[in-house]
Amino acid sequence: MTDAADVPASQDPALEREVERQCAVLLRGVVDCVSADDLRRRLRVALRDGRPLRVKLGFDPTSADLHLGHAVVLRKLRQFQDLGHHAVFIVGGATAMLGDPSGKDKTRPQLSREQVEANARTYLAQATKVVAAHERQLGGRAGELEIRNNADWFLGFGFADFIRLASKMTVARMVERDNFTQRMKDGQPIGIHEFLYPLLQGQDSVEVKADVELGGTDQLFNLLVGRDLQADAGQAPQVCLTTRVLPGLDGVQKMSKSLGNSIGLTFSADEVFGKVMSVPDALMEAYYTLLTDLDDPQWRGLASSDPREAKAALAARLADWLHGAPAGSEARTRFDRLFRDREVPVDVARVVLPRAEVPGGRLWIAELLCRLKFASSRSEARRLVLGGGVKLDGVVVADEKHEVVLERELLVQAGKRRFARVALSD
RNA sequence: GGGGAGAUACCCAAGCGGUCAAAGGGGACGGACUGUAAAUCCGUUGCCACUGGCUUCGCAGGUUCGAAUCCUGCUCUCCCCA
Repeated sequence: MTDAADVPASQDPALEREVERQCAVLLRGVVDCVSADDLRRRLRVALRDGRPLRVKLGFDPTSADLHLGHAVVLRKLRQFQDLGHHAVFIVGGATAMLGDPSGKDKTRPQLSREQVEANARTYLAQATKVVAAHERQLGGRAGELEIRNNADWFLGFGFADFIRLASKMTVARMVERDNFTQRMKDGQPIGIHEFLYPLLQGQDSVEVKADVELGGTDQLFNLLVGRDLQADAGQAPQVCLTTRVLPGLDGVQKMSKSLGNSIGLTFSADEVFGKVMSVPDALMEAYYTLLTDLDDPQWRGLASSDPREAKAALAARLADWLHGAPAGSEARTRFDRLFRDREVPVDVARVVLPRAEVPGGRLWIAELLCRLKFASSRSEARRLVLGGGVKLDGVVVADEKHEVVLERELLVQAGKRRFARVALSD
């Protein structure tokens, strides 16, 4: 390893300009950088010697789905790639089974080997929507993606190795972590295994010889542990960069699938567009800063003069980003028709029910709604009807006992956004 | 190891022998308003073709005409002491 600390500021102005240019890009949306000076030194060496930085980012495959919150830090990794650096993407096959306590007010469930493996697959496919998956020629340098699974080294980790690793951390340091202090105060349980998590993540940095590690702000502690372990192993301690956490649709809590306030990377263009439109206005700054490369004045003016337009532009942009160019504007057209003009969508799904299952062509309305998956139980369907949320051929039907007559095709609407055209088979 | 407290519906949280399918809040859903923003207001929020029935209050038994509420055992958690 090159000892970056020994490299003085270069006398080469072109080199210094490039270092500053890269820093400007890399520090956008960044909260903590430990340390910025160190990052500059490393960039200087990387540029001078043509040795790209090894930039580590790890996710535990605890859920099969990534969302825009993950995309923030994935974009950061992508920015490093675009500047010619080397991305090391860690799939936390081993750590997923342990459960990261970061940013959580309770213990995470531990996953089985099978779950982890299944998640890991869908996972990479999603991550590479954001991160460049292949070698790219940019700035005369290759920004590569290296994928590693930490199960590869932890499965060969012996008992003695494990105890030695555990001895590198003190209880006092673990306990002083914000969320542990909070949990103890709240009388919440903390498993001993949760103390081990940061050590394993830190060990990953040693294994892959990371120059930089990325994470959300709730990851700062874990990232810093990596520095200690690297120093202990005789490596130069990694630079730790934390990105701002993206708030979820509720505008308060961080985006998280389990909180149900997320926009998944696999969501359809219509879903992405719609969800973004429902984000509170106050979040536009965060979303534009963290999810686009646009400069401040480019969207800020629009946001103050026409907030809806600013949001729609962002929504279209994000849909394009995840689904390719025309997807955003197409989604917008459909959205405007449905929500602004209050018209029935053009492409309503057609559902054909077997005539044999509908005696006399008549069907109880609650039963119909269940068949269409517009309600999960008949009781729920009845309530929906009673609440005036159901329209048949555009007319509200509030009678819970209504018998639907299916002579010809019928347009069924539940709430504002669920539509179906129902017909009987011949 | 000793002592104390607790486990209630998606979440938080009341209930402490019948009037409890279980207060209140949050969330979610539906409606009004609207820019699927914010704010506000209203309704719904276990299942079942339902003026009735069935299953829910950590798990398993028991007492009682009757239990979320009382008793016993078990599981899990928190606190204090060692």
